[in-house]
Amino acid sequence: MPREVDHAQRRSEISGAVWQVVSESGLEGLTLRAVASAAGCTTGMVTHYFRDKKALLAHARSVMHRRMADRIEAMPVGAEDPRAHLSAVAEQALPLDEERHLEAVVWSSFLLTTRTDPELLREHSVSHASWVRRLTALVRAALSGEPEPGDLEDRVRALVVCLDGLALNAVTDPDAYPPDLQRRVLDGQLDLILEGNREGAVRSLHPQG
Amino acid sequence: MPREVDHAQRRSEISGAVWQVVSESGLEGLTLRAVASAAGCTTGMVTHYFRDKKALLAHARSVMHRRMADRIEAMPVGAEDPRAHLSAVAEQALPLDEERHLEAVVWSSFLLTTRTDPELLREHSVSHASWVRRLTALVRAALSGEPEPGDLEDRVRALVVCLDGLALNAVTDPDAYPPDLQRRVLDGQLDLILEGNREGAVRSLHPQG
DNA sequence: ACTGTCACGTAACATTCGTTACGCAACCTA
DNA sequence: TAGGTTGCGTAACGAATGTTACGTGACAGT
Repeated sequence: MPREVDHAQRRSEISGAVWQVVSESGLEGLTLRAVASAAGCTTGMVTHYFRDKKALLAHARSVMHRRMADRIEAMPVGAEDPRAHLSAVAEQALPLDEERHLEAVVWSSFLLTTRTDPELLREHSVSHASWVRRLTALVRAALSGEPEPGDLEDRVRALVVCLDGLALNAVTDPDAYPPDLQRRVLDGQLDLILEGNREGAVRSLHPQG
Repeated sequence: MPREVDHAQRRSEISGAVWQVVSESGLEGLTLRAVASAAGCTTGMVTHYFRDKKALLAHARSVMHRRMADRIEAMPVGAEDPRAHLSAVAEQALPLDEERHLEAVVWSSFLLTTRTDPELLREHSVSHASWVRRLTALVRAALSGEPEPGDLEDRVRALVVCLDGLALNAVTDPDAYPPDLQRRVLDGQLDLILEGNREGAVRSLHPQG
């Protein structure tokens, strides 16, 4: 076998180029030539590693999901304050730094294409349900010691849509939704959801914690 | 002047076709030929009423914004319960019926294109700020009688992103976010934001109010 | 050195798109 | 009835895109 190359790495590099193009030109500007240009190669190389455009997008999507999942799973679990843990995990879904902002852009771009593709919808559906389940467990843990509210499910949903809404707005208009605003809103939402679990919260005086 | 035709109406009809195409094929499937087909006419007629595709999209967008604004401005104001009024206005941003669902699909589709178009971003930015301001006034009114919390701005933001997140998820996966779930989450979010303003809230027993 | 395989660049291909030009029918005015 | 204007269908055009085919150099096995 002559001239062996690490296929996985090449594919990852090209997927990185996909992200870059989506980030600055949107999904509508995502062409094989643009990807090749961003990757500093030719379209021939792109087609050499991906059968067609659909496969290219699928790989870029899976890389995104893996990255997100890895970051969350890398969180230390258990020992610390349950509320801090919940907050830390939830924060992983927010575009608080450049890396996560890029991910959020890709996420939101792909999310809308999900609507018209039944296969992608199913994939999204189970992933979303899993995310809701994970947050439910964390919220329940953060509530331990208090009687479980009857509308816990709805509270978790409120948290989930809060995160999605924050991410969406931060992606659309980053200047209007800077990281500190995102953090404050999330923190406030957790206060509301946990309803005084953190007694005497003085968020308005120490927004950054 | 021979064969006079109501230009405004024709343009509205064609914009309706744009919505229809976006709804079932997404923005990527929005071609002049698809629009003409959905409108039951030819591409010649479309180009006769719109200089180019950009003008067509701009009109479809403006129709969407006008529809949303009209629905909100048509709300009766004042006499009733401030919280009910806030709830009613906020509900207008949710895809609770077929009409609003269609609007939400178009809204979310156009929203993402905003990111890569500075002109659209400015337009969105002022519109969004206006929306936040309106909700702020309503929340403040619903809070009257209680001391104004120091983090009122953040609470309004939490409401706004909750609405956006609900709409986004309902658009992406309608089955997972049916109207009654949306209503419950919004209602719960209002409870949290107004913090016991509706004393003895028994949402968990009477979710539908 | 010869051969085959892998990596990849080049380029042609058909398709699809937005756009533009052309043509005809309808209808008003004179 | 002749001419001009408007409404709109038809079709051609160039540009861009995804895909495919072909060619070439690099390297391993023999």
